[in-house]
Amino acid sequence: MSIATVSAVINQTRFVSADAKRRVEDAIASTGYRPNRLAQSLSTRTTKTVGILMPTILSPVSPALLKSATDVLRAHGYSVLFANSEMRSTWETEATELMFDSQVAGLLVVPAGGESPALELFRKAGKPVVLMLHGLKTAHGHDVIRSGNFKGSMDAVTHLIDQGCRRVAVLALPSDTESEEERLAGYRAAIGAAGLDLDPDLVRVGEPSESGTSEEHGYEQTRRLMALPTPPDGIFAMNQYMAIGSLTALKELGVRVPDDVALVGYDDLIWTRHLEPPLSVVSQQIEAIGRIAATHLIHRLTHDGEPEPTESITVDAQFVIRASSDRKTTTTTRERNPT
Amino acid sequence: MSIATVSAVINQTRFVSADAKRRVEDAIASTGYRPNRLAQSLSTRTTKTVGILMPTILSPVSPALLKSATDVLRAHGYSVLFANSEMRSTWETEATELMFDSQVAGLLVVPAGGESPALELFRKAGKPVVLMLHGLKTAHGHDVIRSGNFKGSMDAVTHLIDQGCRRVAVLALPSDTESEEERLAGYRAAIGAAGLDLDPDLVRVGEPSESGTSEEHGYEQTRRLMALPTPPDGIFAMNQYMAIGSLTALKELGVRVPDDVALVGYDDLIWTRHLEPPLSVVSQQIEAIGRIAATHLIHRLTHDGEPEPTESITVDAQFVIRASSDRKTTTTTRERNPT
DNA sequence: TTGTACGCGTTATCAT
DNA sequence: ATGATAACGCGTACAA
Repeated sequence: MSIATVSAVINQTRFVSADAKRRVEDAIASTGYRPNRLAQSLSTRTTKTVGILMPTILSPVSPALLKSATDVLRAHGYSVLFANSEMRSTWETEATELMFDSQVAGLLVVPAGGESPALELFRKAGKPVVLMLHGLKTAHGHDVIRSGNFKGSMDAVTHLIDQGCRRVAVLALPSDTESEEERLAGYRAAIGAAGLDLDPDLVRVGEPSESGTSEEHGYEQTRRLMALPTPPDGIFAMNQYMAIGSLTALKELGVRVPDDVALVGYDDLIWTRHLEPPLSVVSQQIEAIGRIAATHLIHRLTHDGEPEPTESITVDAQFVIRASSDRKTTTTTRERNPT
Repeated sequence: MSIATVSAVINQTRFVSADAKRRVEDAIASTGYRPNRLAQSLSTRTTKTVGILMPTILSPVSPALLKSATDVLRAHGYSVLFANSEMRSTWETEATELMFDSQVAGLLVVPAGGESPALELFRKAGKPVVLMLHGLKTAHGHDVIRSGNFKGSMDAVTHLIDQGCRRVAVLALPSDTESEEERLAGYRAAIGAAGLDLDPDLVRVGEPSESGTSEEHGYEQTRRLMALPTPPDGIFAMNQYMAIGSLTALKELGVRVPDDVALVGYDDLIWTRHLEPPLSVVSQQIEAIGRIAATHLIHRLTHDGEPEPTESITVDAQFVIRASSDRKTTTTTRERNPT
């Protein structure tokens, strides 16, 4: 039983006599032999490993994204090299390079916002990269599975207007990602479509200088909004922490929600139903995005030679109405478990 | 400039003339050459990669654990191969084997509960494995960074008793991990230490047969508890979802919290402060556990030859008092941001 | 100071 | 049907 025979019986790459096969299998069993994946990869010049890179795992959507993507990848026999860049471009670059040098077959990335020069390595090497949640302003040429930010945001604000709101404020965070801009654009579009005035005072984008958490930002800005000569009658918070801060402020001020001010947040986290009142939200379909991204990457991986054009898929967000913005029905009868 | 020279200038493994050095660097720059980590590892017989294995990333503590561990690892130049087993022992075994075959230097694992035979591979190979959150009932011989379940649980129940509770119920989930048992033991110890009766009716461990979410289980069991001839005046929920379900049930029943029934949950998630009333919790120090586990693994990795005995470190949980169990002070003045 | 050549554990191409 | 043997891309001992 030579090396070649052993390789043959393991990979069933050619016919092996029943006798030899048995002897090899016995040897494997008694030795506890296990093939070295590194050597396999070096020899075959391919790995069954893909990299997943995120700007932060401590965001409410990251775990779901990671889970759905890894589940698909595992089902197809891929391992995943994981890294979180903590929003630092330096670390993002290092991680990208490290993954490239580790010969990952492809990459799944949630762009942090700025540039991502290291992705060029993959482009030049012809290795597929799939962007998740939003694309990059600069570097194109990669597939991207987006979240429907514009439409989701527009739906939310339109809903507020339908509820009778005439002065809808928006709480945003400074960010250089496409997502924030798209959400703001959706807000403006809804205001415009309804023929309402776009009051700059009602657009509260956090200054990068004012440090503090999203929650504090939502809290602080809401207090300022309510101190306006003509305060808003609707608030759209572009992430859930700002929504919480906003809600806290509104309660402290004795403002009734949704009657005086209707409130809508972003991302349907488990606990949004348990706030008082339960929060209406734009619900991003995170699991779908992760699943589609991974599936897409695998498709690119398995159909290598064929140079299909890069695709941009948008997964629509769903608007979930709860008590915080619903002025028509009573507070008690509402859906308990949206899906 | 031979292969050896190139290797020398890259790894600074021996002296290279300024001239040769420049020529090599120029070549690298113009070629865009990047060392193949697989080949490096194959040659050196060592990798700077460790595996992280979890039963599920969609638990409230997993992201923090993953983040703190990866941060430490990255800081020390390690890559991480990630896998989540979804609680399935088959997948857990496969993932463990895959990581072993990928020549990871060591492993960070949150045991799923049952056996973990694949860890034997690491033992035999002399590769370090550090268990997180809890150990395995069977296979010993690995370091484990535990969470102080017994003490955390005992503190919580003792607190409830201090608040005047005489019939403290406990909501638990069936699980074959050490953690659940330790928490139950802590509950019993507190009851015993206070000289109170241990009423079996007050211990509600979910049957594996009754499927449904933790939240539903907490809801359902709380309704049954309150229907008892002499209902409890305190409830300790061993995870946060059960606590939410319990709270929902209590509110529906018109039970005052904490006056009629004091409630304590587990794990200090971001939103526990925003429930009404804010929830008292046993706060596991997840970040510390992840950080310590990673640091410990790296220590084992770098001090290879020295066969130190396996260690078992326990990180105490902190008890955070909020309105849901605090009968002494008013509801308004309480800490807003524990750390 | 630098180049040659062998080995790491596989796969794959030849022969046999 | 199976056994040598050359890659794969690197580190490194040894020679020059």
